[in-house]
Amino acid sequence: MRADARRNVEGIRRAALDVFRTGGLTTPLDEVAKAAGVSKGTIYHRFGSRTGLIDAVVEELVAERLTAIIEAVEAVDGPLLRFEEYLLRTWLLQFDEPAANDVLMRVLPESEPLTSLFERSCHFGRRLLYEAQAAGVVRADITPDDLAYLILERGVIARACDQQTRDDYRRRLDFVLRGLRAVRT
Amino acid sequence: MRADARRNVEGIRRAALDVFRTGGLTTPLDEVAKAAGVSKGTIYHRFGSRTGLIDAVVEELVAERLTAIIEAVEAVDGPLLRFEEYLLRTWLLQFDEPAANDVLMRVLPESEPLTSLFERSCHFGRRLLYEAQAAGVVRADITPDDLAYLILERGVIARACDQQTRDDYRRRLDFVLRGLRAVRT
DNA sequence: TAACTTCTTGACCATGCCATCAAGTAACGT
DNA sequence: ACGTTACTTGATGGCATGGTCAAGAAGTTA
Repeated sequence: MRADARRNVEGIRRAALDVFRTGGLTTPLDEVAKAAGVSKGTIYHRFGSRTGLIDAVVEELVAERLTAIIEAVEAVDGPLLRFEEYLLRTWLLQFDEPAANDVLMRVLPESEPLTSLFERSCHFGRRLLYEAQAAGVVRADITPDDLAYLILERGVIARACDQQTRDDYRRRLDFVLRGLRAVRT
Repeated sequence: MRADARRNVEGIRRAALDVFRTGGLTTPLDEVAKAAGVSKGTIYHRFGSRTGLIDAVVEELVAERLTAIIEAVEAVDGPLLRFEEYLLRTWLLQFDEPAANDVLMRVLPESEPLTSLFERSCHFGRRLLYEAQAAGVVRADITPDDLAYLILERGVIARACDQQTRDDYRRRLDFVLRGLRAVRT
């Protein structure tokens, strides 16, 4: 690999991290190209396809955030609070970071790195759901599929309703959480 | 107006009702044209613009459904059930009819007929919210804006998550409704 | 420095949509 | 039956995007 090629690959990676971070994984590649100071053709030549580029950066782009959530949530006491903290932090991440949202929404179902990241978060959440249900603190009729949908739904909303303030978005999350709790007997 | 023109206007209206009903108000006009057996140019000539066509059919397309909800809900007993029935029926309508969903999502904020329809449903819901809050049966911190968002959110979801079955969609609505109820003291 | 290979470029094609308009067609009145 | 006028057509331009490739630029090596 020639020196300029190596330089460009690195530049494109960095530009992609930057652009995808703020705009999500579906940002036009021309913007990445512009940010990297190369032409769109170079990106295709180096990474094969849009997916190729995403695969090359998504881990670095998102893994940290998901890990941070898992760690923070592990430290919370009590199955209900833990489950709710997981959802809350995930939902806020979806609002704050379009790229992470794209991962959680499975925007590219074919991509292996994306799937892997998604599964990591999903399995963790599923465990928390089971534990909370076993403790009788959340509704027993919530399925793992429902959990996935709760996250997918929020992703769709975060994407589409982007004029709402973070505070309003946050406040409304409480309504949803409240609806998942077990009914008092 | 010549006979063929009159015939075409009627044909286009009917085709639009048909096509918009199943595909929503953002369906490409070519499909309406094809269904009406005319060319796209004719639609523009007769209705001026896409919005013009929508304005000409949206009342007939959607008003009936919204009215049906209002009437059915008026007959329900109790402020909580009434409020929940309104949301439930509205949410299901959003799932079942893309065109009604487009109205409730304010897809064309400029269109007067659309706005009028939207307001009709919205005011009714707001009244139910007030009554339910006055009776202490739903959370007091829900604002009229929140109500609008609850509907907008569902619209976005109905659009984007179209592979889920109606039954699953319906079942998940219960979670949301539950979260809106007043906390028992 | 000159030949050779790698690399980059940006014009290009394709898709899908909205919207327009000159030119052709068909209804209507006499 | 014919001229007039209303009407329709579909080819056309515009825009935004994904993706490709021949030709030219630039680095590498002897």
